[in-house]
Amino acid sequence: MAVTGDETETGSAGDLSACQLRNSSSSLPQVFSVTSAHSSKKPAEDALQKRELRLMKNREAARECRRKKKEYVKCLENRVAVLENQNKTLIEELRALKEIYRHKVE
DNA sequence: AGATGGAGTCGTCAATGGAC
DNA sequence: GTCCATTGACGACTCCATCT
Repeated sequence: MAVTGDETETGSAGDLSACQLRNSSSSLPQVFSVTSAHSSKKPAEDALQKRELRLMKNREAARECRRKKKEYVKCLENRVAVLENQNKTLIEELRALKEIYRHKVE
């Protein structure tokens, strides 16, 4: 599993912004060198190539978008787990303190 | 073995916002 | 205004589990 370095939880209680999506520049394969400026192609061909380039970029962008979304969700899930643990711990601590207090009062 | 439904993934389109 | 990146929505497809 290749995690992208910015893994999530350190166990501290940060805020949810820890799970904000990060920008990471996507790397498109440089298949299409942007040449249409001075190309000697027919307009139709040129338009077709532009469309293909657009589709390719968008395909890549969609992949990246989904990857980031997954990462975000995973991060939120980690956060939930951490907070649930903290909650359990605090409840237990409270219970113990109540018990101590009860013994003192009696 | 085939039918069926749910979940996940992918490519595409269209809307939107920000940069220039 | 235009260009470009981002992302929600949609349809097509695949995989897997369950049912008959």
